Amino acid sequence: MRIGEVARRSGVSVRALRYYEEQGLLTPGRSPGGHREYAEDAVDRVRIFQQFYAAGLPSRRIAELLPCIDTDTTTDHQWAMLNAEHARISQQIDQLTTALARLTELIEAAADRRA
Amino acid sequence: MRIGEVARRSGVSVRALRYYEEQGLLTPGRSPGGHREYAEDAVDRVRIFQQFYAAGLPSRRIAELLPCIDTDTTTDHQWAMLNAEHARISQQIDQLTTALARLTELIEAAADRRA
DNA sequence: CTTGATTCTGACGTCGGCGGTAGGTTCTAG
DNA sequence: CTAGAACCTACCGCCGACGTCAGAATCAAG
Repeated sequence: MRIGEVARRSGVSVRALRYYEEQGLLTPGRSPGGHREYAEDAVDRVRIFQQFYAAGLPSRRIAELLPCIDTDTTTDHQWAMLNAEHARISQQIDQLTTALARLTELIEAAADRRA
Repeated sequence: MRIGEVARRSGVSVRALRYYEEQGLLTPGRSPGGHREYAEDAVDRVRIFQQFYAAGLPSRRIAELLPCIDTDTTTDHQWAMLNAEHARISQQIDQLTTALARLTELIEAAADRRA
């Protein structure tokens, strides 16, 4: 599969795919002429990247996670990082929930005035 | 209250406070010599800003929200924005929850191997 | 009045995830 | 064989929330 199709099927830009490779997240093969050749599971991997990006993980962290996903190994460093990110995201959800509640208050107050 | 104390009590940097003013979020008075003079409620306001920043609202949005907080008025534009941000944050929480679940899977798998 | 801590105003630097452009090459359909 | 679509590398640009100087002015204490 070439880069354009991966982009369409995964919903990201061609530029983003090249960026992911630059960051060590994808390592597609190459055609004789130098064009990137992606395996089938590339699309799923990209979707996973998007999820992690949305959760605030930088490329470097995602790259560090890859061995845990691909091979079934986990170093001490990775173990610590997994737990740290878990805690960070949990906390982030709490903060968002608080902010959401505050927004809801504003919305309800405004709704009363509009009624 | 001067800027240093506001910074200490609210937990943000002096630079951040000046930045907030630049963005129209705070409008402290000035001493005869030009130093900023903050009212008591500035600390609370800054904490609110931090919450909204943590929720992904840019300064411009927060500035647009201020009239809803300070005075009890809401324009159509503000009403739409309030609801849009509410939806965005809800969606963001969903995404974080999904990512968190995926991380939890990785952690449990790793925990088994470590056991 | 002096000193040292605090504050002031610019203005440039940073980081991350791409967007966009330029100029050239490769692939594929007819 | 040729055209045009898709691809390549390399590089600069952008945004937002500050960090980080530099150099000058102000403030509170003794």
